[in-house]
Amino acid sequence: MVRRVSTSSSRLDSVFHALSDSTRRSILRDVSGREKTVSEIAVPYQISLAAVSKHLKVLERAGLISREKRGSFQFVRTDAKPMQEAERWLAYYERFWDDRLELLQQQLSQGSK
Amino acid sequence: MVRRVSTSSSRLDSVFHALSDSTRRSILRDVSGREKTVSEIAVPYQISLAAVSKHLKVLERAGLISREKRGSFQFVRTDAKPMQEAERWLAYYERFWDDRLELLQQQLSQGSK
DNA sequence: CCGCAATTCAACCAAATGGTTGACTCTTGA
DNA sequence: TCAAGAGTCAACCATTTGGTTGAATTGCGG
Repeated sequence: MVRRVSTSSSRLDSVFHALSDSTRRSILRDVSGREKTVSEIAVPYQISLAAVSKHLKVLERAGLISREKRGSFQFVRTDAKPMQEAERWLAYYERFWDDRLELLQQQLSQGSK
Repeated sequence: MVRRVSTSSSRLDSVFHALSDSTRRSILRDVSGREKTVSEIAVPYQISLAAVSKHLKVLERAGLISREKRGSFQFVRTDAKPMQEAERWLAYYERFWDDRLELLQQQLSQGSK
């Protein structure tokens, strides 16, 4: 059932899944460079505070944000480390595919095996 | 358009969603550098051919693969362009967060507002 | 201590996901 | 011509997702 492709595959799962929602990417953008409380984060969106809280939980499980409770406020900020992991994954394959793409296209246009 | 990171949010949605499943990432790896037929792709996995077909449809909708029918076979290969878009998104924010992280940590350790 | 403000939790719901099986389409080789 | 092979489609199922509302929790300010 659970097929482990690489050590950190489940981490990548959660990172990419967290990034697959535009509201969550927008939230990441909002807290980039500046800490915000949950209520501040919620302002631009038409969804409930509970929904924002759920989005934050998804981002937190992926390790993309961390929270610090100061007083009755929850300050949220980004954490770049898992991002780096995902970025490396993408950059690696992107480069790889680019290289191979040229080769393949040459092969195809020449009709050679 | 220039330097716009969130050019097509729905495109990024589908790209990141496609990448959020380790079977699909594994499939992308499998067809990197070498075209494969659907049946060839299915070999390493314990799932049905129909399930593989669904995964391929997800990857195709995200623009990460393209298919070419030659004879009765469907040859699948990667397409790096949407990948680049996602990679740019990540790289942009990764760098941004790194910079800001240092600032924030300095601010916090100094107890300044 | 009381109550409000900030946030989370719980229960619920509709839609999407990832899987199955079986029928179907299309192509090819005998 | 027609059967086997390569894939897809359709229907179905369990689980997850993203949202809701309302109750619970926690931390000040008066």
